[in-house]
Amino acid sequence: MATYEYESVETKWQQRWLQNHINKAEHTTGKKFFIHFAYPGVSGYLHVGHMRGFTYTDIIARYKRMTGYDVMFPAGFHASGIPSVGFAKKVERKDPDTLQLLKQHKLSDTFINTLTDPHNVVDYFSKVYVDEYWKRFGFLIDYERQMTTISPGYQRFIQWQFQKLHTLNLLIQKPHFAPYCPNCGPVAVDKSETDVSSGGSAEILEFTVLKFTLKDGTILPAATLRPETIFGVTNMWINPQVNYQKIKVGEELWICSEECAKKLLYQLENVDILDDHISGKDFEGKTCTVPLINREVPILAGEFADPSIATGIVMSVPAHAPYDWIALVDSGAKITPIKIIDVMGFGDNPAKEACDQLNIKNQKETDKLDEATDLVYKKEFHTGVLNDYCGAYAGIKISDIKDTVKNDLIAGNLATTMREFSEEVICRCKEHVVIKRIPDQWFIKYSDDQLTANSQRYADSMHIYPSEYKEELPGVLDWFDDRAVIRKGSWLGTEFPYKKGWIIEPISDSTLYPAYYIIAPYINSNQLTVEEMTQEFFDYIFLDKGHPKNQIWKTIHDDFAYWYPVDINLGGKEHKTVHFPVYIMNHVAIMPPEKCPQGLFVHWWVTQQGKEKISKSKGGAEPILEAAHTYGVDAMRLYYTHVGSPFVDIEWDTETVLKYKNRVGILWRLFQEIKHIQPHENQNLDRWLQSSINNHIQIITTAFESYDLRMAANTIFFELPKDLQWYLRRGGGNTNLVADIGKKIIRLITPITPHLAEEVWEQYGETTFVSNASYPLYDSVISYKTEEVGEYLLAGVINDINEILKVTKITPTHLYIYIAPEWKQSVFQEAIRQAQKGSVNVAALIKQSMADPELKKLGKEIAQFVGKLPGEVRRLNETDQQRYLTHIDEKTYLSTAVDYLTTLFSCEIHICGADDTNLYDPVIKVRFALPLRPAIYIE
RNA sequence: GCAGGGGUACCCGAGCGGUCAAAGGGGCAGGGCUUAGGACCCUGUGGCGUAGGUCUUCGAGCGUUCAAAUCGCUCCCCCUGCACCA
Repeated sequence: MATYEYESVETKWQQRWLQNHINKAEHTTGKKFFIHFAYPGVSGYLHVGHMRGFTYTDIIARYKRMTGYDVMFPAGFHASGIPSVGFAKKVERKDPDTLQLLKQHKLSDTFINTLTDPHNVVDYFSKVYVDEYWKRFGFLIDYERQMTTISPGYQRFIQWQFQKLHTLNLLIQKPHFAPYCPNCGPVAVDKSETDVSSGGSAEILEFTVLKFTLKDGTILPAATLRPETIFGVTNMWINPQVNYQKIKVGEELWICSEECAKKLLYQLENVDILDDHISGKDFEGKTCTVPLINREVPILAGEFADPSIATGIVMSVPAHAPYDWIALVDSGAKITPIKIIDVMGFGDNPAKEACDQLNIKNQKETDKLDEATDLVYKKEFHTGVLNDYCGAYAGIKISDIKDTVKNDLIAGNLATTMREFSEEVICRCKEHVVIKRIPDQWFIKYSDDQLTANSQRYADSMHIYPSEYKEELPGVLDWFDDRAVIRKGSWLGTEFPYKKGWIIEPISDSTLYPAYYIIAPYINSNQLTVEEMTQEFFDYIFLDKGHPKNQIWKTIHDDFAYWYPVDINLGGKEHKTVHFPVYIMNHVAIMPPEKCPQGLFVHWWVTQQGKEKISKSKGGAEPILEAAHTYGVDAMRLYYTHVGSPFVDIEWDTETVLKYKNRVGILWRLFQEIKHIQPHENQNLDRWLQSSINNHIQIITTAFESYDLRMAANTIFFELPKDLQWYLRRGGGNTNLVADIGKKIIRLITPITPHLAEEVWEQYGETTFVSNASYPLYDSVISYKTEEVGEYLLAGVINDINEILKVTKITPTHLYIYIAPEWKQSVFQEAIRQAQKGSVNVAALIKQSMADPELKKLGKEIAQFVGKLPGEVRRLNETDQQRYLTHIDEKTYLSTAVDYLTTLFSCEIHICGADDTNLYDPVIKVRFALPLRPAIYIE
C-alpha cells in the first residue's frame, strides 16, 4: 500500500475546487450563511498562530455549505494605519532582520526596493496571504470579493459611514493628548515598537499639578497622582542639584525643571520659556503656601525629586507617602506628619508603618519603597476615608473622592493637569517623545448613553461564543469611551470628511466593513465605478433609501438584502475589547436592526512554548508554508480543531502536530483497508455498526450546530474509527454496508480534512466533489437498541474477565459466563420504572415478586436483591436506564459472540443461563449474576 | 487600577452535580506485527487486592447535598486584554 502523498493531493483538489468555482457565493437555495474572520492587518508574514482562526472559519463555512446553505465567505485586508508604513520604513532603513526575511522568501533586490512604498507592501502581502496561506490551506473563500481598506471605493464607503455618524450626532470634538515626536510628528507607542526605539509599553499618566505659591506670588507647581492628599502636605521637596527654569504660563510665573518646561510647551496654552533659571539650592530656608488650605510650609532639599518626571517639584505627605516619610527622616527636620486618611490596619502614620514593615532604612531602597507605596496606596484607595483635616471632604471614601478634589482645585484655578509617560519613550529618530495636546480632536462618541444602551440590548440577542464573552460584553460596551478617530501623520487610510489632511484611524475604519464585501465584486469586475459610489448610492444599498440609478445598483441592493447581516464574525481574543465592541456599536448606530450582526466567535491564540505570544525575536514558530509542507494541511486543520478548546491558548508544539499528521495517515489507511474486507455474515454486528454510527452522527451535527468544533472533531476522528475497528475485530464483514458507512464517514470528515476527503471520495468512484455533498444526518429509523445493548454487554463481560485475569493471574482453560435469571431483569426494570415516576418502593417490589409461587421459594435471595435496588437505580443515568429497560436475551446474544471470545481468551467459553438444568457452578457464582452483568467463573 | 480566564494523575489536555480512578493524546512498561517505518495493533500505567473489588486523589481550607473535580465562600498561585497597535 502506498503512503499518503498529502502534498500532491492538496494541490490537486485546491486547483479543482477553484477551477470549478465552488467557492463562489451564490444565491441559490434561499437559505444564506455569511461568515468571515476579522481581516488581518497587513504587517508582514503571518505565522502558524494566525491560521487557527482562519481555519475555524473555513470549517464552519464548509459545514454550512454541506447542510444546504448558500455560504458567503469573503476575505480582505486591513491595510490602514501604521503596519505597512512601518514595514516600508524598515525596508527603507535597511533593517537587517527585515531584509533577511524578505530574502528568505526569495525576493530579488529590485523587488525589495519597491517595498519602501507602503502601497507596494500592501500589494505584496495581500498576494502572499491569498496564495501562500489561504489557498494553500484549502479555504473556500470567495476570492472575487477581495478588498483592502485603502482602495478608493472603500474610502468612499468610510466617508459615507462618517457622514452618517455626523448626522447622528455621534461625532464630537474635544481636546486630546497623544504621543508626539518633535521631529517626526505623531507616533504610536505600542509594545511592538514600530515607531519608537524604547518605551513601547509606557502608559500615559495624568498628574495633577498643584499651584503652590512663593511669597512673591511665583507658582511652584507640584505634581502628584494623589491630589486628595493635599490636606496632609507638610513641606515641599526641591532638588538642590537641579537648575530650575522660570516660565510664563499665561499671566502666571512658574518654576519647574527644564524638562518639564519643554513638555508643557506641548500641553498647555500660552507657555513662554524665559531666559531665567534658579538653582534648587536657592530655595533653602524658604516657605510656600499650600493652595486651597492656605497653610505655609517649609521647602526642603530632596534629591529624589527627579527633574525628568512631571514638574520636578514634589509636595511632601509624609503620613501617606513612604518616599516622603523616609526623606523627612533623612532631612532631620522637625516636622510632624499629618494623617488625613483613616484606614483599617494602619495607625497614626501609614507611610512610616509600611516602611517599618518592609524594613526600609533610606531613600536608596527604591524597590522596597515602591512596594511600600503600592501597599499604602492600594489599602487607602479601597478602604480609606478622609478625616477631619479635610474640611468639606471629611468622611468621604478615597475611591469616591479622587476626581472631586482634583476637579474642584482645577475649577478654582488652584491646579491644572499634566500628562506624563510612565517611562521614557524614545522615537526611532532618537528624540524624546512628548505628549501633545490636540485642542479640537474629533471623537466617535461611544460614551453616548442611547447608543450604549441600544448596543447592549442588541448584543443580548446575539449568538456569542464563548458564552463568557457574551456575559462580559455589556460591561465592555459600557466601559468603551469616546475614541479619537483622526490623525495627521504618515498613515494609510481614508481622509476624514470634516478636516482636510487628517486620516481616519484604523479601528474606526473597520467597523462596517463586511457590508463592503457585497459591493467588492462589482468594483473588482469594473461593473461599478468609484465615481458612482455616492452618498445616494450607499443610502440606497444599505438603508434602502431612494432609488436605483441603474440595474447594477439594483443587483447590489438585492445582494445586500439577501446576504446581510453577518451570521458569524470570527476573531482572536485581542478583539474582545476593541474591534468587536465598535463593530457592534457602529452597526447599531447606522444600520437597521435587521442588518446588525448575528453572531461572534472569539478564539484564543497559538502561543510559543511557555505561553508566550509568538514573536520573531523570541524564536517564533514555524513559517506557514514550511509547516504545511512538514505536516500536511489537513493535519494542521485537524490539529487546530482538536488540540484544545477554541477558548484557551494552545502552545505550538511540533511533536503534537506530528501526532495529528499520523492521525490523518491512520484514517487514510483505514479507508484503504475497508475496501478489501473479507465478506462475512453477522446481522447483529451490522445493526450495531449502523446504530452506533448513527448515534455518533447525532453528536457530530449537534456539536457543529453550536460550533463546538472540538467535540465534532473528537467524535469524527476518534470515535468513528473506533466503531469501525470494533466491527472489523468482532468479525463484521458486510462489504456493502462498510462501503456505505465509509462514504458517510468521508462526508463527515470533509469540513475539517477536505483534501483527504476528496481523494478518498474519488477512490470510491464518486465523480462529484464531496465538498458539495450533503452532510449526513441522524436517521431515527436506523436505531437498533438490542444490538447496542448487546455489544455493551459483551464489552462489559470482556472487561470483567480481563479484570479477573489480571488479579488472579490465572491462565484460563474454561470460562463460564452465567446470565442472570429472568426475574432479576424484570424486577430491575420495574424498579427503574418506579424510580422514573418517583421513588423505588422496596416493599411493593418484594410483594409483587413473591406473588409468583416459583419465585416465592427464593424468598431470601429476592429480598436481598430488591433491598439493594434503590441505591443501584439512583446511580444510573438516563442512557443506562434505557439500556436496562431494553429487552434483550443476553444468553442468545452472547452465544453469537462465542467465537470472538474464544479467540480473545484462547479457551473454552461456556454461556450458561441461571435457570439451566445441570448447571456447572462449583463455587456458586450464579447468585452474583445481575442484568447486563453476568457472573463469571474461570478455571 | 479596570476587566476577564485559569490551577485536573509523569506531561499536554477534556470533563464543570450522580455515567469519574476521571475522555483523548503523549511518555513509560509488556506483548503482537515482521515491515504503509520519523510506523501500526493490543494490554497495562494512584495504592492495595489469587475473582470482576476496595481505599485515597482533581491548587489549599471550610461549607451546601443522599451524592462535589463539578455548586458557594475564604485563601494561595499563574496567565491575559485595556483604546490611538490592530
